[in-house]
Amino acid sequence: MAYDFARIEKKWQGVWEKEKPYAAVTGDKRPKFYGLIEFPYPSGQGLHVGHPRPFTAMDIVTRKKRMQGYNVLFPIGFDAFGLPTENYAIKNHIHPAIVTKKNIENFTRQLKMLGFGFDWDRVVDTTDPTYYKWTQWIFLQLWKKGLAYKATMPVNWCTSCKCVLANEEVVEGVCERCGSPVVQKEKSQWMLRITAYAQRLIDDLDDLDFIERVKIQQKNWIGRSTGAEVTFKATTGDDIVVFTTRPDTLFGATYMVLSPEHALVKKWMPKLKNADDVRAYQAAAASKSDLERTELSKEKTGVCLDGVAAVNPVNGREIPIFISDYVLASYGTGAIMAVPAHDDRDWEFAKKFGCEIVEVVAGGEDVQKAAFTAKDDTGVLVNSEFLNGLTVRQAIPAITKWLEEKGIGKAQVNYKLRDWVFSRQRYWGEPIPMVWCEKCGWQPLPEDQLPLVLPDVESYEPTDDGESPLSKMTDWVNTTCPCCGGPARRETDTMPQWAGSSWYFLRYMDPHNDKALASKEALDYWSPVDWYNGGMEHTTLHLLYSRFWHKFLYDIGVVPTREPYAKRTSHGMILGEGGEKMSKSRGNVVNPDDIIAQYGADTMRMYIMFIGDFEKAATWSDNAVKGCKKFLDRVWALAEAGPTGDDVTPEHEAALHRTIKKVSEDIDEMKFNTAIAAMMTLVNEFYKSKPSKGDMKVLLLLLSPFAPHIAEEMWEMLGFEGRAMSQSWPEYDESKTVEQVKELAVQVNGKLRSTVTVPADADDETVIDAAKADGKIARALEGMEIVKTIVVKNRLVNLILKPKK
RNA sequence: GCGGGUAUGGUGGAAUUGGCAGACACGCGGGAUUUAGGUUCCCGUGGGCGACCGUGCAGGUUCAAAUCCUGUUACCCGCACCA
Repeated sequence: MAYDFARIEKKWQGVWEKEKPYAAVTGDKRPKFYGLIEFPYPSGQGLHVGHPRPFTAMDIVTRKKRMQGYNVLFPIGFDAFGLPTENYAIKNHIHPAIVTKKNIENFTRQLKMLGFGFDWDRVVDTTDPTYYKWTQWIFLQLWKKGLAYKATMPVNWCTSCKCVLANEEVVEGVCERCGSPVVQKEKSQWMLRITAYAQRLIDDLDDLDFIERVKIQQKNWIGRSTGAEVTFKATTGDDIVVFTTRPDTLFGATYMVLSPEHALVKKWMPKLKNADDVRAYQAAAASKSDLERTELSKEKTGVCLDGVAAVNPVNGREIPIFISDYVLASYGTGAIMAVPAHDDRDWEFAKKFGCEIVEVVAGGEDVQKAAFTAKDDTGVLVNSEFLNGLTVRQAIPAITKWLEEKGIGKAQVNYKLRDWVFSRQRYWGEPIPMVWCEKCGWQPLPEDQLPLVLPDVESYEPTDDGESPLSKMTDWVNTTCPCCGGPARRETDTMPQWAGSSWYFLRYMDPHNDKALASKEALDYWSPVDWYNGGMEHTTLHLLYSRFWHKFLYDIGVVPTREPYAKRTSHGMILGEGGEKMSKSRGNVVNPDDIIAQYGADTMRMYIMFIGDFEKAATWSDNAVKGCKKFLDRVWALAEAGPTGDDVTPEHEAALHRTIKKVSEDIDEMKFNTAIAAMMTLVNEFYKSKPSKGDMKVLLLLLSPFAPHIAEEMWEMLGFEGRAMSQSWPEYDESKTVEQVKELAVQVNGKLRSTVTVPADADDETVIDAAKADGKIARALEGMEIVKTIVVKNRLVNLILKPKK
């Protein structure tokens, strides 16, 4: 009989609203557990079926922790600043704050319908001035410590809209909205010095319980490389500084390449005989993003600077200088020494432009045919005077020492990580609390003037000069200098969305505090986050940014731990039917509201967990949802049948212990799909042999974190005391989970031939005798002798045979 | 291009981490119940008549490979102003 999920779910959600079973208690004597999910961006489309996957997963984890006696903090909030809301506001002439409020209400309704055990008294909203007051406060601390600074950076500039575009708004080099070409334009921007923390962000990963691919991806993103900085002299007398990881190949440097934006190119322009070509190349490079520049690099492009050359400091040879877009201004010094014999990109470039290829490391193929790039002891230096005969590993320190002695180079560590561009010329973000005074320069807003509230504006459109819409608010912009009291102007750029999400987990600990971002008591009690689950796509930006901010807050004594998150796991995406990404244009988007209306929240929760390996992408299937509904109907029918007997029945005892073990372990390892499969197996057992009330009790406790509404209803229906969710998590007895007899596979020469049943943990001799006694095996043994036997305890026996002579 | 992943029946996925491939579901076939459809309950279900063959593809290591190694193809995530 199908159960009335609509009535049951409404009933229990009402009960939870009143009883507040999910309230976290700061300072409680129970051990604490802080489970965190990435808070959603409240988009106008409402919740996507992708959201409930991580939410349900952590809901299950935290519900189990509560039953195991933990004081659980499982909060929710909204990361509500950002581009889509702003664009919606521009289009519809509605204040983004109103749009945000409406969207948050819709998200809240949907989240409550799914029965998540969030502590609803701790909701945070990044666009609330009482929240972003502290985002601004953290910025001021960064500024005071010299970690926030202004620098000129290239931005995407739409030549028609006359505004700065986000990378996402640039599609194949043109503006997403109007289709006009987009160029790179220099703009003064606020920057955060995350590079100052590069080494610590790598080193401290070692102590964290993050899944390996997250650690690897972060390390590669930070991209530490060791090498040397070498100064080349140009024929003009200028110094050209390069970074290289292969100083040992210095004798093989046959040309140099500067990025098209390199300052020296501008300086040399009047002297260049081919200045027009150079300018044309610079303009072409300006229209490409870094990604396109490196992607298109299959076919290398560049221009040789005619009229200037460089001198290789080790051998005094004059070598040509090129500009090419495969050298990025943002990495290293924006200039390289090119060693075509031992670098693939340089080799390709040299082949195209006819540069000389000089072998300096022997041991590979002919360097005229391919670059030899091994950086270990397989290569030996040649054509390199005092380095000849050394291996690459020996030559690197030798040449580095030589360079240092001559004063033309030094050992250098370089990171791919770049400082964080923190300015946005947009309205819907936190105002940056800085003031520009002609006399005193940039001055921070005094802390007692925070929050610096985002003023209302008439239009949210970016201005023609590329400034934020705030720049038109002259009343707001014109202010007095906090330092000298003279006339001054406010910064009109706002912060990126990453700002609010870099510290939100701290605010959850004490969300209503108006004296500090959170009290010391709350921070000491709840830190660190015990388990943070989120998407892989956030690994290199959000996750790294928030680790950076946290380390900074630790350094200034605000937070008690060096790292924000003790453990990090990651979920896969939910794809639409057919295995494609869900999107409006494909028309394969599944709305959780529809699923809940048709099958109920518990079925939705069960299915999204049963769909497949939590860490991998999974394909939505409407049909498979029904299977989970059927399972809940079957459990319901067992309860409705009115089981009797408070004790566990002997015929189900072993199965119950095994199921408790499997479900307990699987939840800890996020293998929710197999946990549910184990419960299904148990229910199939219950259909073969009727369960007692005591058997059902165990099943309901195991089911409760997954399907809390129906579990609670059946708990009450069977007359158990209190609430299922507040009982102790069931324990299992290991000795009762093991089987008394085992069925072993019998292989002959590695191929399965039969099976035998023997007592558990039987010794080798017993197993081999049993195998030989088996009819099929006995036949296979005729005329053969056993050369070798392999017994794997409780698993299999493998007999290796050969014909008797 | 660079960095990180993934690939198993008709479908979603299991596989104690080198030890009986396909648990649990969906779908499909058969049966029971039902006036009928649906629901529910039972049984069967990788391929091949068979010796056997089967975990993207090609090799290798091993008594034994979905799992380890080498090469290769396809797809997914990220690439710094989307969140």
